[in-house]
Amino acid sequence: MTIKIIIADDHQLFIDGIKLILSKEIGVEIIAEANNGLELINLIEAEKKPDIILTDIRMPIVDGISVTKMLTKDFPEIKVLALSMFDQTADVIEMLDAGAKGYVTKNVEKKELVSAIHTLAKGGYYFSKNLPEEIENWFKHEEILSEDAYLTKREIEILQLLAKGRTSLQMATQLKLSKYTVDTHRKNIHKKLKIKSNTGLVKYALKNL
Amino acid sequence: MTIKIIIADDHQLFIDGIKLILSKEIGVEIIAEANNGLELINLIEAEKKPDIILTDIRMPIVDGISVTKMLTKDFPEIKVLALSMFDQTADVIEMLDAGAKGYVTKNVEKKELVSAIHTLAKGGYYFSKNLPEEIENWFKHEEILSEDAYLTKREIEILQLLAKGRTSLQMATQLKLSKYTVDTHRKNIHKKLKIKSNTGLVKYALKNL
DNA sequence: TTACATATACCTAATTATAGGTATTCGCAT
DNA sequence: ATGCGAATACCTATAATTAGGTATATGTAA
Repeated sequence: MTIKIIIADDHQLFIDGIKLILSKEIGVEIIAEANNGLELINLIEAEKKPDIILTDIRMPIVDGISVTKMLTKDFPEIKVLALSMFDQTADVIEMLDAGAKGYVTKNVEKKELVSAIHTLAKGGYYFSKNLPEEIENWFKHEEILSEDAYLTKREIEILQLLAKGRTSLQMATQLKLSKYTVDTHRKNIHKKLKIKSNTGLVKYALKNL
Repeated sequence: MTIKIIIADDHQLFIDGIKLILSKEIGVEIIAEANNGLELINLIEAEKKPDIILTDIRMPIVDGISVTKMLTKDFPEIKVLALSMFDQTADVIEMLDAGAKGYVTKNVEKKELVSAIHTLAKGGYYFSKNLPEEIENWFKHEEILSEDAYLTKREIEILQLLAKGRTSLQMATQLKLSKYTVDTHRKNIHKKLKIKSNTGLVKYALKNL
């Protein structure tokens, strides 16, 4: 079956380039295009349901991140493949958090783009080579989280206070708990995240909470 | 003297709004406008030197952050006032790091906008009320740095290892120093940065090294 | 050359974190 | 109702950090 695609980018030139690249490819079909996030939302709501959305991260009116958040909430069956410039690591991570299933840089070659599209269509993730370290870490972290390591409310609370520099005793006082209890939570966090030191926990908290 | 301003935003509607707001204000003059970062750069290089640039953070082609970095390097006398949506804390911090002298949210009222412009023109900083905590921290930190606190090579080395989770003893072994020496360096870092806890040092290191 | 910053090293004491246990209560779901 | 996760609490022991000192050698700038 043909994979239906919608492209969204505020540079028409780029859309045209992608269309040219994919026009000769069998098995994929571009069913619509949008020049900003709002147009993209309108397209989807107008029953133009694609299998995959290829979208720029930074777009006028509504950006790619906001659109992705909305789509993964309302239409989780549609996969989002983010397009990014080189130096937008922070944005890419936001896109991943928003629910994007992969990203490719804008200077992507035909072979890689087609490969990414097919991977996503099959339910997989795809990321451009030469991942910045931060994105690798994001991915590893997601794996850990999805496996077995998610923290309870109390544990998250403790971790947040920890990252603010509170000692066990201070946390205990603030939360009206025994220091022993706080320490138990800390030990459980250590086990779940496989992080042994306070230092590591602070870094984890800053990245993930 | 009249304060010369250039506005940059990819939403013409917003530019028009600001122009309307400032048109009746004496002492300020909008000398040009741009719809993206590239246009803004071209304007400046075409000798259209403003006192203040009012710019959106997210713009097509070249974003506000990149423009600000360039400007603070080549034209440090031009002050950048960033415009942000509500939920772009990360972007705002990037703008501040890039050299912006203040920011206001896009729903700013006339009185506040004019106040911000005058403050920047006089060489000050201006930040919208209801600052997210992170931005307050950024600001406090900049004050500390600009005052007196800079670290020696050895101290930076120690701080970096600390942020990697090394204990004093491990650092001592690695650097072929006595644990006592490492602890002395740590104490000096504490004093210089006015940070007492390991937790705080890790956060400092992640932000600044 | 005198003064100052840097880097080094040592001592002691108090506080905090790490790590190994065990155990009880509560609420929710099978 | 039984079992299980979550939250609570306690005990012990070791490791690490924090904080207060003092002190020496070295190179550099006033």
